[in-house]
Formats: sequence, structure tokens, C-alpha cells
Amino acid sequence: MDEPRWLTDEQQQAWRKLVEVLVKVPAALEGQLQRDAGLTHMGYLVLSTLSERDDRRLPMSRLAKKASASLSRLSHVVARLEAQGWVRRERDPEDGRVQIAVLTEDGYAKVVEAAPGHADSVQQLVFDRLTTPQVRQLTKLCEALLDAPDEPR
Amino acid sequence: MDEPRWLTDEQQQAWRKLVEVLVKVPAALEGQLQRDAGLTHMGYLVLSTLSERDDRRLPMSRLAKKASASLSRLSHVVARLEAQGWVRRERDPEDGRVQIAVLTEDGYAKVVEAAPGHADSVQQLVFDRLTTPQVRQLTKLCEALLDAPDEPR
DNA sequence: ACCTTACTCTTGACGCTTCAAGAAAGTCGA
DNA sequence: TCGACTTTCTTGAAGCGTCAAGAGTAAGGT
Repeated sequence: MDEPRWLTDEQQQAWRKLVEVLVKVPAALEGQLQRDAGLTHMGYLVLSTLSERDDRRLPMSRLAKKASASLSRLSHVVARLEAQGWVRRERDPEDGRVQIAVLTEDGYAKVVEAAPGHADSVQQLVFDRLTTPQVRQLTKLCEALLDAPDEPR
Repeated sequence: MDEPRWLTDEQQQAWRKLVEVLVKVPAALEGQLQRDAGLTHMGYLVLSTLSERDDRRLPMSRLAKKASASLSRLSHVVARLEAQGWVRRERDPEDGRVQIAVLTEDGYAKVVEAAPGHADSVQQLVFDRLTTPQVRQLTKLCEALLDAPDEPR
């Protein structure tokens, strides 16, 4: 057992603010989407990801990666979206294991309805508070944090 | 109904990465604490917040603010921590409405046990990936995002 | 052909968070 | 002192996410 890698004061300060962001920003987002559209953020992410594809369809596993969700989580989310009639599942004829999530017309309409409110809430939460150079900094910082973010063990 | 405030391409790019951070960093943190200490991040936050007080006690409402939690959420969290024997609740003699959360000896031991692993995981997830100037940028950015983060309506 | 292994996805149980409701104590004015 | 109102906190139900297990399909080796 090695020496613990304690945080310096400067790191402490940064970490505390980051934690606050990590808690509050998702909560605010979730709240807006829930109130105004009856959607989870993950639900919205799935619908909007599908809506960006020309054919409005994606295999579950690819969708999971795009939405940063576990397969299990995605499966539950899509099951709920399917129950609402916003998504339908089809089996891939090429590979009987893969299920393809397909955005329905109602689902597309739902994204179109929810998108302006969501965009506005993102503006309020993030971009109204940052200068353009800060937006670039933010992008760089996030890229750094995501560099190889797995196996935290 | 006004014109929707759509995101520019640069904002889109920043937002997508930020969302990824917002999903993955908490998940990694939660995972490490759950595996290594059997604690929620919020549970750890509550214990460590209490441990920083000289008398190891704080009223629920102040604790909720420090941990960025709703009172309801805190109440559930503290109930679980209390069931584990890590926290105890006392009624404030000055004001019968307020409950004071008190860190027990076992609770203090629990923080001491969990802290090194947590610190290490924060280092891996964040500070190993950033230069010192970037840490300062991160602090500034978070402050901007938290400036008046409420009433997102 | 068969068996093993790997891959994709689903399921159910359990735990945590949210939300709406409400209990209990304090405060203030009439 | 009474009542209305506010503040602080708790509760229970419902929804969402995680985890472990497993079903179904494909691929590779013998």
C-alpha cells in the first residue's frame, strides 16, 4: 500500500467546483426536459441521436456508445421509449443478434417538439455564462478528461 | 413563441463533449466508491463534509447546501448512513425543527478508510489529465457555470 | 457435425433519487 | 392567545440505473 495521492489545495478547490457542476448541471437539464417534455436526458439523447441519422435507425450497441450508456441501461430506456411509441425495434437480417432501434414518426415529432426548449436550457446553463474563448477552453478540457477515461479501477 | 436559440457548430461540439464528461466522470467515481468502499458518492460527500467540521456535526439544511443535495435526498441518504451506524441524528435544542447530523466514530473511521482510494480516483480521472494552467482554467469555468445556476425554468 | 467461446441484447431484482404530500416546530400579527 | 404562515425535515410511492444472470445467435476449432 503506497502513499495516498492527496489533492493539493488548488486541486481541492477545482475538484469541489467540478463536483458541484457535475451534480447541478445534469439536475437542471433533467428537470427542464422532464417538466417540458416528459423525457429523461438519456431518453432525449437516444431520440435525438436517432433523428440525426438519415435513416433514423441504429443498432443498440452503436447507439449505446453514442449516448455513453451501458447496453443494459439503453435496453431499459429504449423499452420505455418503445412503450410510448417513439421507437421501434427490428432484428438485423444480417446478424440475428443485433437489434436495430428505429425512430418512429411520433418519435421524430417528439424530438422536434422538445428540441427548442432543450437548446434554450443548454444556452442558459452553459453558453450564456461563457465567452467564446472559454467555450474553446471547455472543449479542450473535456477532451483531456475523456482521453482514455476508462479502467479507473 | 420566440425563435429557438439553436447551438452553433462550435457550441454543439463543446456541448457533446461536456455531456460525455457529465455522464462518464460521475459514473466512474460512483463505481470506484461503490466497489472499494460500498458508498454512494453522495454518501461519501456527506461523511467527508461532516468530517471536516471540528465538532463533526451540521444541521441537515446546511449539510444539504454543502453537498448540493435536496433536503429530501439528504434525508434518505442520512437515513441509510444512520442505519450503517456512521451518522446519528440529534434534535437542535435551540430550534426544535432542525435536526443535526453527527458523524460517529465508526463514520469517521469509514471516511479515513475510503479517502485514499477516492483521492486516487480523482487524481486518475481529473488531475492526471490536466496541466496546472488547465486546472486553473477548470476552476474558472466551473465558477462561471455555477454563477447563478438556479431557476433554469 | 459438434463443442466451445464470444458477442449482442434482455431481464428482474435491488438501490437510489425525485416528487408530492405532510408532520412538527417556530414566527408573526391581530 | 389564537390563527395563519413559514421553515425544517420526513415519508412513501413511482421511476430510473446498476448489477448479475441468462437467452439467443454467430464464429472458430477439431
